[in-house]
Amino acid sequence: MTRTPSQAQDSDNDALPRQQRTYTIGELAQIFEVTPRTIRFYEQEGLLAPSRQGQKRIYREKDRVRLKLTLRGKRLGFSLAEIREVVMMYDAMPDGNARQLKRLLELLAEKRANLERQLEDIRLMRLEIDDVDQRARDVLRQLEDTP
Amino acid sequence: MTRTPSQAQDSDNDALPRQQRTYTIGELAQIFEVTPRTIRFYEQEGLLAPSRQGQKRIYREKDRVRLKLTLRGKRLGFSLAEIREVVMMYDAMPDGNARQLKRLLELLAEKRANLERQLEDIRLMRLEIDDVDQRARDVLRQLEDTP
DNA sequence: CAAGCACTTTACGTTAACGTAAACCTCGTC
DNA sequence: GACGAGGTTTACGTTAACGTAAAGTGCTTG
Repeated sequence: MTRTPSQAQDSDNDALPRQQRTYTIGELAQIFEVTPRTIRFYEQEGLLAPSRQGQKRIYREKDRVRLKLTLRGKRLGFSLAEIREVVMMYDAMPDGNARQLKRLLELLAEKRANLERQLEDIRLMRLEIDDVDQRARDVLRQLEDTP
Repeated sequence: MTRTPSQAQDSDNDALPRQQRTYTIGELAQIFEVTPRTIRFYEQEGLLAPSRQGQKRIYREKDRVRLKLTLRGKRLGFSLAEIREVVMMYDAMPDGNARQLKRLLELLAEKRANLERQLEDIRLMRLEIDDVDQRARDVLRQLEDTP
């Protein structure tokens, strides 16, 4: 894996500043611990649009960020359709008409409300977990104290 | 819908203290805005175990709480399998052996870690939403200022 | 007693989000 | 020039979480 300076072409990719770096599908997959299949699927669903070099997909910084946001959305239980909706409107923003923009604002408010409810859900679930945890420890101590 | 006192049997259910109240499947479904099918499915998956009266399901306070917790878990993106795992261990707690209890504690720690990551995800997603929101408002103002 | 609810079981259908397998390119390397 | 490591497309398979439809049960109400 040692590198001779004459090897050139377009390697040394990971030494480049982030904005110029590119990734193969396998690299991205490793980084985010998903399979290439997943990444291709997201493209098919309109969440990613990498450029090509021949028939190979080339991912740039923008694509990496998109993937990151997508996976974050997934961890929060959003469907790919929901995620796409926001992402696409975001992209359409610069030249969006007023109606589109207002729709986007509505969408954002929706998502925000959703997140707030999740926060509350997390708060409550934490309390319950702490409670169960405490009771489990009690029982366990009981068991170990009286053999 | 007026009620004669002689109607009796076991009606007036909703006037009872919570701990004694019972629910039909339809009532529970209304309360939580899910379909009866969903509730039956959760039972089939081992998340609920209502008693019967003839062949009709009778839900008690305990079942209602379970359903509530289940739905909360769902909103947070947990699978029914994950939820069941915790719920069943919780039930097995009183007479659980040490190994089981320790396993339960592990499970709880896992869930907690999961929640923490979700909290962070929510925090980040909020920031992004706020950002997009701001930019959308800017563009919109631009549009309305220059007709 | 017929009609209408609300419940029941059984069973097949559906959708989202990938997994898996086959068959094919295209490099750099031995 | 064979080959192995990655990439590609195409297509069928799988799982979770219900939806939907059919056919039957049981009460109470006009």
